[in-house]
Amino acid sequence: MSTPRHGRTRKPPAARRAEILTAAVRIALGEGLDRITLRAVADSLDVRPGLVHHYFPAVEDLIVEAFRTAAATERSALFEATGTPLERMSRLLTSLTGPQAQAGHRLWSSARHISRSSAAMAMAVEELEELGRAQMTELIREGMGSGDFGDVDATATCVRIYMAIDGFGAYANSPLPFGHEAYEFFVADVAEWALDLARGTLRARASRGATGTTVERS
Amino acid sequence: MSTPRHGRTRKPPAARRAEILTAAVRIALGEGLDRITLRAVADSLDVRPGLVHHYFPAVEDLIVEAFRTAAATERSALFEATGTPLERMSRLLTSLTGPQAQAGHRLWSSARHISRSSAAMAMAVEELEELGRAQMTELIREGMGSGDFGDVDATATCVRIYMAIDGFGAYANSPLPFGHEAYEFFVADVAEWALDLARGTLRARASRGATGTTVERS
DNA sequence: CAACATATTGGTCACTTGGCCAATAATGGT
DNA sequence: ACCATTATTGGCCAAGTGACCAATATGTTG
Repeated sequence: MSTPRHGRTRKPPAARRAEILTAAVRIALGEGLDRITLRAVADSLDVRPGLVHHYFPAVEDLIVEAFRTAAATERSALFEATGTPLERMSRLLTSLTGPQAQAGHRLWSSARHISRSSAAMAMAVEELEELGRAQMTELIREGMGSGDFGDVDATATCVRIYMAIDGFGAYANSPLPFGHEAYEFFVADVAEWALDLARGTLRARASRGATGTTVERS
Repeated sequence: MSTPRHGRTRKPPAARRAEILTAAVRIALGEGLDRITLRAVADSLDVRPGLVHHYFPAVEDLIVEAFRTAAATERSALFEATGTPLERMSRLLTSLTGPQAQAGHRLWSSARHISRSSAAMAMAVEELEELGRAQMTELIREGMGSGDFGDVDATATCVRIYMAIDGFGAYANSPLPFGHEAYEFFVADVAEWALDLARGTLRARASRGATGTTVERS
């Protein structure tokens, strides 16, 4: 994109670095973390590979940092603190199950795959998991306080919901659409069970709020 | 291994092909499907890369076939048809959750990752998933008939249990040990919920049978 | 035992990857 | 307006990949 010709445009280091990172994130979200390559990033910015190496001497660090920012961005959007705990949980699970979340699941799948050969990536995954658990545990505690959720072990419930999400995400690379409603609502169903909610509480919201925005009033 | 020297030993094509496939499976189970490479396989057999190419002109086919056999072997061992449905389900989930199953989870993780860029692998994954679902659905139906399990939707329950297994397997690449019992018993807990069993029915068996062999008598 | 079919070798080729570096040009400070 | 700093380039290298093939040796067959 932009001018395919070569006149060199010099930018302040911080800006250039951010630009490179953004390009890497874009590739990660669109094609997977393992497609982040010196040349792929350079090409997408119409820049020489050596420049990317100048800012990220080790590609692995760029990949890890791209994952961190991509994952953090996604997650921060999920935990918007508006509405009741039940609304927030519902919104969280709905958007995590929706079709636009597939890219996110693929991202995590990529990251876990890379973790096997990259200690840095393994650490990043671990940290972001822990962060997500902390946020969700907090949400669960709020919901218990407000009476939205049952009286459960917040940590255990959080772990269960996340494992359900991961189980759902395992199919993100599958080209076929889901064949059974048990697939589609697995996360909501498990969450109901783990949160000790009445059957259908989250499922109903999930199918209703599929359009994205929550329309209820408090 | 064997003789590192070069005298060429000529074997019947079928045997050689099987030998190559076995070597590929060994690599897949030990280091991951993506480590299956012409040279890696050749080296492990003390043979030239060209020979592997002679039997598998496209490496991708070797990888897919290695996954098929590895996965099929693992799964067939899981569905041994001895004991009551409850015993069989318990044994299944226990061994699927045990430490020796980590290699299997990594295998599937690899396969799903490769599925994104390989239509053949995606098809293999899909087929083996369907096979596993068929076997488990059958087991669930038997258990419903014998009264071991509650009166549930067999297909939905099967889907839920497999998604729980996949959620559990998502952490197979993580170097850290599990920190919470909700992790360890997630599959058993979900299965109890999905099968409408009394709380703890499978969990108790899981923690007891952790040694591997089932010691009960009928 | 000789001849044949072919399993096996050794080598080549094109391609991609990460990494590195001297030379160059753009920018900001003086 | 000059100059020093350094962002940026173009080019190179080594390693690893899949694919391919002519030549060779091996086991079997007639």
